[in-house]
Amino acid sequence: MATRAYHHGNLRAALLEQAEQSVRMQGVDRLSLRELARQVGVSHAAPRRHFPDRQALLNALAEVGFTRLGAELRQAMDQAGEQFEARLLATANAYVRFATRDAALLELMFAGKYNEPSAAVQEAALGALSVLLELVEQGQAEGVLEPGEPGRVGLVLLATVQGIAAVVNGGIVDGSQSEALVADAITLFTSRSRGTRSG
Amino acid sequence: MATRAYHHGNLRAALLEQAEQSVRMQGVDRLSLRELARQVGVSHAAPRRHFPDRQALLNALAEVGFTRLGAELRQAMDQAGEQFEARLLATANAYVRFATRDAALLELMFAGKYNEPSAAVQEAALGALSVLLELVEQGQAEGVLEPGEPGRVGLVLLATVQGIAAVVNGGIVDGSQSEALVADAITLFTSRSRGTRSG
DNA sequence: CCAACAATGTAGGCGATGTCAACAATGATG
DNA sequence: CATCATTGTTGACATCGCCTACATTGTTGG
Repeated sequence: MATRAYHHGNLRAALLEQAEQSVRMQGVDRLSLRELARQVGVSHAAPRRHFPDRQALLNALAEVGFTRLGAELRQAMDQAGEQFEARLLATANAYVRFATRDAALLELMFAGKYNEPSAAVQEAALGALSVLLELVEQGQAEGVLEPGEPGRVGLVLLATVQGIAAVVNGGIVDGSQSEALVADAITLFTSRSRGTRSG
Repeated sequence: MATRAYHHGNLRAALLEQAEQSVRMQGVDRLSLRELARQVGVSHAAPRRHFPDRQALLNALAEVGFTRLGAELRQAMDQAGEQFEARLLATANAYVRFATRDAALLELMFAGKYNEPSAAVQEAALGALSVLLELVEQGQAEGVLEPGEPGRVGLVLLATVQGIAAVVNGGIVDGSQSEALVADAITLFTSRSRGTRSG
């Protein structure tokens, strides 16, 4: 029953899975639709039925990436207990872990600019980043972060972890130092209001 | 004297210049060696004499990018007077300005990971980032930044501005908000020790 | 039950690309 | 001025993304 004569059944999912693996090993630019088709066992034009062009597949890949990133962030946050600092640190580390494990995927997720962002991708991105927002709101409620638009400090937080990922992935610092870097950055975040806090 | 019959004279420089412009307008992946050759007015295989393959050209491009980035950072820092906070803010803004103006070039500079970092590129990167290090050392000397390895807080600084650039370039926030984002982040950096400072 | 139709996969072709090898012209060196 | 390394040129090959025409399958209404 191998190689169902014609219809593959779930070509789209198979392509996405293979594409994700391929991107992880070879980077985005080496991703070839034809090779993907070969690996999955269909003809070279079959992917076209599910992804009108290469960019469409990349967008879909970015979407699943954001979904998974969001899930990992939330899990890390939930598993870290209730104390804000611990949750923040765990979430930030989860972000950097994802970013270094799937560097090419992350690059792809933030690639918008030369390829218009694609509504679906942007929605998935907002979903993933909502975890950071919740975290900021908790921090503000506890007085550990200064009040104000949660979006603004949330963006700084996102930028920080994203930047750490970029620096690590770019080879500027060794990956083994990423946790220390995260710790330094998070310390910067949380130490601000500690002096002015009541308790 | 237009179109010197055979020898172009400085094909390498011409290719790099044209490549930089092309990357700025179309992104890295749309960069074509053949089109580059066409635009410069040489045959399609001529670039091969100066860049053995496409990646070699990209590496050279990343190298000039880091050199220019370093120059812009230093200029911004020097023009901002002597006060630390002002210099830090100006330098951070210069970084983000470069990063948003030449988004594709920056992406290329931090692309190492799937293409081994290339010693020349890494050296150029360290040169550019030395500006940030100097800044951190000044901040520490003035007591505005907490003491410690300048490299560590320098990396956090780099990660922050790099992350802001990524967030802006990724379309997560509008470019018009980048300065506000930088201001927020820098405030976070400098406000820490202000409470414990003597004067 | 089967005819019509949508969905999905195949076969082949087109223009473009990166890379390579063989050749040609130029500049430098003896 | 002969020799030789440097630098461009020409032509080729495999591959790629994308397109069109066609084949097969699954579905659905008469």
